Amino acid sequence: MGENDLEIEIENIVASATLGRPIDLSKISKALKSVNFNRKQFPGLVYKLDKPKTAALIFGSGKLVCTGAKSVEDSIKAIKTTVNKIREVDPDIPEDYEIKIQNIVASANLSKPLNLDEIAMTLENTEYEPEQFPGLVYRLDKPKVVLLLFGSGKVVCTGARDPKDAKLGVKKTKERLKELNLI
Amino acid sequence: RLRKWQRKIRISGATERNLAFALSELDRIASRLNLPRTVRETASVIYRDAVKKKLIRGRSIEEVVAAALYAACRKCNVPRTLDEIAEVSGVKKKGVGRTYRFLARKLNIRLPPTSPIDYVPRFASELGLSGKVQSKAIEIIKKAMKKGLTSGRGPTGVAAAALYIASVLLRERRTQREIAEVAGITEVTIRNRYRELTSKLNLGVTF
DNA sequence: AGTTTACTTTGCAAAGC
DNA sequence: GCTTTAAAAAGTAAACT
Repeated sequence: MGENDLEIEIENIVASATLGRPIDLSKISKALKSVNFNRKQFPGLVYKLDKPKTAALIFGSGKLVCTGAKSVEDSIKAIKTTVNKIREVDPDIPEDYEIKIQNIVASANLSKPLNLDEIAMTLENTEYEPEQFPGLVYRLDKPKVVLLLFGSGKVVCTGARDPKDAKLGVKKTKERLKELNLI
Repeated sequence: RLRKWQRKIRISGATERNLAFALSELDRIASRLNLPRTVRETASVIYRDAVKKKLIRGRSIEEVVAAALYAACRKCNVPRTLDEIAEVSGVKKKGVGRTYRFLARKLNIRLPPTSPIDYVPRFASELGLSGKVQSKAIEIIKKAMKKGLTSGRGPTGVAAAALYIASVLLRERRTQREIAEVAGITEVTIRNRYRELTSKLNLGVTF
């Protein structure tokens, strides 16, 4: 029957934005508080915000990366908040700029224990090295995502740029496991 | 052209030098790990295949040699952990693992994960445990596998815990510390594994 | 003995070595 | 390849109580 029980939980979203104008990172690092900036260590300025609990990496080129959001809305909100902070120090930042979701990490539960040894032998495109990591790596082509399958039945899906693909990835994985009687 | 000819000689000379170096490294590491000739031969075949398919680009010879040996050990069921390979090869564990995965993919080497059972004879002999204890440990491991208690767990930890339980059951007890040392894991891991095994399998004993 | 913290794996962007 | 960010899964490790 229509098992719509796949409750996928988004755990992390990576998004990027292009402001189209160079940014003076030194100026920003002096003006903002929760900032870390070591040019020699990493070219980006690390800015952590509390509202949507996220971290942003701001680059001199005018591009930024936002990580840690648990929803697309929060990710966009975090970027806008960050850009507004940059504006307080550096006006002339355009009103319109591109925001792109780059990666979504989601978790799910198949609610059934998994025999990873069997899955590794039967399922295609897998990597399973329990000596190095307890999860089995399964690469899907159709939604181009990567899943980590655990003996507990818990699953992690990463690589999706749209929440729908993360859900589809888990759904197809579940179906494939059923097809192969590996449920 | 003479220049082109000289270039070829130079290149093949370097290639031969690299191969000679790789094979001597392979032998040095294999000796330190007491690996039988079959494993060394398997490893050298894997290494030569890697060279033929030009898989060494961007990787150090040491890394590929270590990964080839690790793969050969698994293929021959004479397992050696990544830690052991890393320790004597001087290559970081992470590098050995990464290169192994790369070689396995490119050379279509598909090896099932090492079974905890494969570690039993080696650990048992280093601990001076009898064949009876080994058989008991293997019996425990098989039960654990059927009940899904080995998925995701490190093979050495499972083997160590099974040997610990078997040694106690057959009155040839070894301490967790002794077993942890030969298995190259911590006492906490042995504790976690044997607690799980004794609680989920009917082994007739409560520790 | 048990606890806490930290690291392993996957995916991704950013600028530069 | 690396550097930095974030977060989940489950196992293992090192350091402490």
